[in-house]
Amino acid sequence: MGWTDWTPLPLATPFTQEALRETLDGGQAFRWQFLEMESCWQGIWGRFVARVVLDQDERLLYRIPEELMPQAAEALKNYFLSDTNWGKIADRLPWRSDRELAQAIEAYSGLRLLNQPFPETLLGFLCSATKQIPQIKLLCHKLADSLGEEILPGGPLALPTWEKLAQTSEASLRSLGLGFRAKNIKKTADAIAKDPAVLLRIEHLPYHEAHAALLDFPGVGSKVADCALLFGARMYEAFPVDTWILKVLEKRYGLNDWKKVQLESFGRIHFGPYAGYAQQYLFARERSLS
DNA sequence: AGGCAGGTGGCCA
DNA sequence: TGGCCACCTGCC
Repeated sequence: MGWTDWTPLPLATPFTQEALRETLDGGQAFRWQFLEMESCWQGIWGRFVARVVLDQDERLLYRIPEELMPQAAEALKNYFLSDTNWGKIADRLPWRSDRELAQAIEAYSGLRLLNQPFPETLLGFLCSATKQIPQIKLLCHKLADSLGEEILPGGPLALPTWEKLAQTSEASLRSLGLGFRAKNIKKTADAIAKDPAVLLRIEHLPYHEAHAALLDFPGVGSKVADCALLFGARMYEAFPVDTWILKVLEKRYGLNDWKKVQLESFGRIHFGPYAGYAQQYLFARERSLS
């Protein structure tokens, strides 16, 4: 597999090493790994694969298998939303009156939200219930390894499509170590198989309707729905409340005894239309402090 | 060895 | 509505 030369990917908002690591490996995507031999990150999304690294001037460089060019380069720019000015968006968050948020933004300046394919984002987060990030990554790897298609001959494997998952037995899924998540994935796959355009439809619904529609899938609750919409459908008002954010809102915002739905509303109201971006900053900081 | 982990859904008052 | 708990599996 021949790779292109390293090529700059101009970004409206530059990365730092910390922000790049947190973006690729902080839990919004599960298919990036740091290759020690190559000293770079390799990621797989959809039917694409790419390697990226920050050079000494903190410019993002990428290389892609020649066979996937030139489409993959365009797909990579879209995946990173290279034209989006995240610095400007961060400036619109209420950091001036919110010390916690200000500190998180300072610590992870340059953090981005990736633009991932919606179907596989949903799959990743269906694997995530009561799992830590390394375990979720492992499950995704096993799914791709045993059920995914080769992106290039002998090369990396894509995550399985929902169609493929619908053709797979729950027992086969369980054998991958998915545990009780296997049943949810299987049933969700069956539902999608009966209505193949459903995910495309949901992806283009207004946030609240999309969220409600996702709850119909077994294993998809409010948190998983918000993650799928935030990381896979560019719905930045989604504010996933997981155990980490729960801790942040309790300990640092004093919101003890609040219900989960109340905290979700608080997030969207307090942080505004980019609440999910604020969430990602707070999530990163809280995890690093623990 | 037992409890816990980027949750969800079912059951019971 | 609100609280409790089972659910797979691996890791500390």
